[in-house]
Amino acid sequence: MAQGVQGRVTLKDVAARVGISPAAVSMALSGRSRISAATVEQVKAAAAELGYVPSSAAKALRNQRSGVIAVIVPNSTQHVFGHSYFMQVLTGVSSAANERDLQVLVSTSASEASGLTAYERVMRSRTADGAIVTSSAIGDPNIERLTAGGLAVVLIGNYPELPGTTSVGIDDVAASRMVTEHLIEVHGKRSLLHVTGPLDHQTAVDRREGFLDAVRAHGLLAASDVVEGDFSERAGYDALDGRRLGADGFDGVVFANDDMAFGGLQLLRRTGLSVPGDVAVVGFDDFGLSRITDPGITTVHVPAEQMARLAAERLIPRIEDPTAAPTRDDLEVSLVLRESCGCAREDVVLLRN
Amino acid sequence: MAQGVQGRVTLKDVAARVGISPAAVSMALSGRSRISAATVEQVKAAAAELGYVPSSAAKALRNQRSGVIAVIVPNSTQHVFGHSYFMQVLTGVSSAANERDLQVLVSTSASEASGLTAYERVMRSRTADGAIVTSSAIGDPNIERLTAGGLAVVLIGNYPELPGTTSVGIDDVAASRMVTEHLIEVHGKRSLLHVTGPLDHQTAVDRREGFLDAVRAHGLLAASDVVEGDFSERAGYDALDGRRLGADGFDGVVFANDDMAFGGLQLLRRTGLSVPGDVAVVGFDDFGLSRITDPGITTVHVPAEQMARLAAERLIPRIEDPTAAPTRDDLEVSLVLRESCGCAREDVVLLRN
DNA sequence: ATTAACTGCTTAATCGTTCAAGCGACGGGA
DNA sequence: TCCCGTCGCTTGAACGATTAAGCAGTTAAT
Repeated sequence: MAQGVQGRVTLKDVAARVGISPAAVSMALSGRSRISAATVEQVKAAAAELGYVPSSAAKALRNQRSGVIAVIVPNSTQHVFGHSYFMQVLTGVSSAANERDLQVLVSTSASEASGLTAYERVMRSRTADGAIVTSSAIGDPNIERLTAGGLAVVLIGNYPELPGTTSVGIDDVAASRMVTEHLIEVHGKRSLLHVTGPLDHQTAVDRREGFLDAVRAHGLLAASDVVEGDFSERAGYDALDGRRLGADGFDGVVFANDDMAFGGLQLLRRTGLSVPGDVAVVGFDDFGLSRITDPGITTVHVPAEQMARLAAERLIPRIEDPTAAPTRDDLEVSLVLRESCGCAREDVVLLRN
Repeated sequence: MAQGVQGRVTLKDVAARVGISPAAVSMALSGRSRISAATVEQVKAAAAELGYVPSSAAKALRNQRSGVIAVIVPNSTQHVFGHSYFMQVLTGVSSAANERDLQVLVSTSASEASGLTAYERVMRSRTADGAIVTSSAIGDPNIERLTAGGLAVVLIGNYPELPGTTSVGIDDVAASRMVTEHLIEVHGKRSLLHVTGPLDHQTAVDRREGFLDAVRAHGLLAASDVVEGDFSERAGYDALDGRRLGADGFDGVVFANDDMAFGGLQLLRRTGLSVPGDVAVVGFDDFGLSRITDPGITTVHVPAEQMARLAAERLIPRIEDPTAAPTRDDLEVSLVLRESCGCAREDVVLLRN
C-alpha cells in the first residue's frame, strides 16, 4: 500500500489500474449502483494496493457536505470557563463525531474581521456542516444570525431568550437551589452569601435565582446577600475580602462555580477562618478542581461531556434538516459531597486514573 | 447583508449582480490580476451586499490546499496526559493558526478501522494540509508513515529515533536533572526515589535519565531507586504504597509528572507523613494541578502553549515544502518552587484570573 | 500609418468526486 | 423472429473556485 511522496491517488488512478472508468470505481466503492461482484473485488483490491483515499474537498464540493462539525467558543468566554470544561466538551463532541465519521473543527472566534465573525465564516463557507456553540453571553447577536441563516446549530446552556434554538443544558435554578438547601437543611446554616457569575450569562442568572429561591423558602432572605463575580478565582477571593464571616457574619457561602470557591477558600485560609468550621463553602461544576483542593469543595456535578455528546447527537439530524422543530434537553446533575460544606471526608477515592 | 435560508451565494451570483464574469469577480476579490479599480469597488460592494463567502470545498479542490491543520492525539495517550496539557496545545496551535486564517481540526484517532488510522485518513484525504502530533509512543509506526508519505508533520516532544522529523520540545533530561539536584543541593536530601512515566514514551525515559544523572553526580545512586509508573494519579499513589519513607527510607521523591506527585501526596497524607518535613516531593509539568494541591507541588514548568504555537509556526512553511530540512527546537523550562520540596510558601499568588 | 504594448475583461480548462442518463450485449417471453 | 428488460458499464455534467490563454479596444512608440 501507500503511494510515494508526490501524486495523490485519485479515482482515475484506480480506474486505470482496473481498466474501467472512474465513475465505475466510484460506484463500486460506494456500493450504490449495479456493479458486478467481480469488478467490486478488483476495485477494492486496487484501491487498497494504491492506497486510495477519496479527496475530502472533491467530496465536499460534490455532496455539498463537508463532514465536519465545528465547536465554537466565543472569545468572551475563553477564560471565563476553565480549560477542563472545554476539554470535556471537546471529548464529548469528538466521541459522537467519530462514531459517524465526522471531523471536529475548533473555532475560537478570535477577531471580528471584515464584519463577519470567524465562526460565521466557518459556517457560510461550508467548512463545517453544523456547529455546537458553548456558553455565549445573553443576547449574543451572532447566534441568532447563524440560526436565522438556516444553519444547523446546537447550543450548550440555557437560552430562554432564543426559543427557536435547539439546546442542551441543565436546570441551573434547581441545582443551585439544591446545593443551597444542603447548607441550610443539613448543616443548619442561617446566613448565606452568594457569589454570582457574570450576570450577562444566563447560567449566572439562573444560579442566583436558585440561591434566592432557597433562602426565601427558608425565611433567610434578610440574613443573606448576593455579590456579583465573574467566575474567576480572583473574583471569589475578592468577594469575601473585607466581609464579616464566621460567627458574627456569613456562616456559609454559595459560589456560582468552583474556581471562585477556590479563590474564596484561599481568602478564608489567609484570614485564619476554618472551612467548614467557621464558614461552609459550596461550589458548582465539578470540572476537576473541586476534588483537588483542601478541603475538597462540595459542589454540583455538571455532566459537561454528556451534554456535549448529546448536543452532537442533536446536531447531526439537524444537518439534514436545519428547519426541524427545535428541541431542548435538560441533563441530570448531582450533588457531590466533599468537606467544604461540613460533610465528613469519605475515604480517599482516586477518581482519575 | 446575509442571504436567506436556502441558496448559498457563489461567485456566479456576485458576477450576475455586477454584470461581469465569475472569473473577473474572482480576480477582483483576490487582487491578483488586472481589474479596473471601479470594477473592484463594485464587486466588493456586491459581495458584501449578498453576503458572499467563498466555498471552502471548491477552494480546497482547486488550490489543492484545505487551509486546515490537524492536531492529533494518539488514543494511547488520551488519558495519560491530562486535559490541561491538551488544552494548552490547542490554544497555542489555534492562536498561530488564527493569525494565518487557518482552521484547526482535532483528531483523536479513535479506532484503527480499515487498516488506516483516523489521522492517516485525515492527511491522505487532504482534509488537513499538515498535522501536529502530540506525545505518541516510541516507535509508533504511524508517525513514520505520515512523514515518509511526504506530508507536513511537526511533532511535539522528543523523538531521537526519528531523526528526519521536525519537532518541538524541551530538554527533559536536563530539566529532570535540575529538579532532582534541587532536592539534593538545596534541601540536602540523600535518598531519592524516582517514579517514572510509561517507559515506552521518550519523555519518561529522558526524565529518568536526568534523575539518574543527578544522583550519580552526587554519589547517591546506591541510596536511590526507580520505579515505573504511568503518569496517572493512582500510579503515584501505588508507587509509594508499602515503601520505607521518611527518616529510615526515602527522604525525597521525584515524580515524572504532577499527577503522580498528587497521588503520592495522598498516600503520604494517609500514612501520616508530612510533606516536606518527612518526605520532600517534586513533580513535573505545571499544567495547573501542582498549584492547587496542598502543599503546592514544586515542579518543572513545561511551556506547552508556547511549544504548540512554535510547532504550528514550524508546520506552516513545511506545508509549502514538506521536504524542507527538518528542524528541532528546545524550549526553556523553569523550576517552579512551591512547598512540597521544603521551600517557603510565597505569599498566595493568584495565577488564574 | 503601422506595429507594439497594455488594459480589462471573457473563455475554457481544471481540481476529484458523484450520479443521472445512455448504451451495447445478452436473456427471456411472445 | 422481434421486442423488451436487465445488467454492467461509459459518458458527461455538475459542484464552485482559480488561472492560463485569448481577445477586443485603447494608447504609445516608431
